Amino acid sequence: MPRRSPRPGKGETVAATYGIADLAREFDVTTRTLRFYEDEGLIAPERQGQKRIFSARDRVRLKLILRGKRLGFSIGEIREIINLYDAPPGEVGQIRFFLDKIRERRAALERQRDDIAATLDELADVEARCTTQLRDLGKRHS
DNA sequence: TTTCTCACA
DNA sequence: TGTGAGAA
Repeated sequence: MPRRSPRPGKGETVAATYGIADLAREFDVTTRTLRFYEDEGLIAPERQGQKRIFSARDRVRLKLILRGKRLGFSIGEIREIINLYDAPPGEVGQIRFFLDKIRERRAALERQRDDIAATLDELADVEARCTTQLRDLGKRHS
């Protein structure tokens, strides 16, 4: 649960903030991971003295980061993508950029799939040769 | 509890 | 792409 600013005045905006442990709990990551993401420039929580104060906005970014991770994007790619959300919203260029990223990822996965298929074929070949060899050796001794 | 740094997989 | 330890 978010902590709220202490004693907000009448009509004052109550900005929800979160401690590092709050977010770690909520998203089931370690506090260590959150500091790591900050080092990588994925999030930029404010500081109150030494402590990190995460805003609702940081929370949203974290959500995006974790989604990107599930999609198989690298830290660098995630950084590029979520930084788009800072700029003016709904830019056509941003959507195109995101589409590019998706297509790149799909292409990479397809390449991997083809590599795996090729490797499986080669393994089958080797296996067949070995089996034959073994059988021939057996004949010779009988 | 949280911070940082260094080492490690 | 993270984790663990140690010290402040």
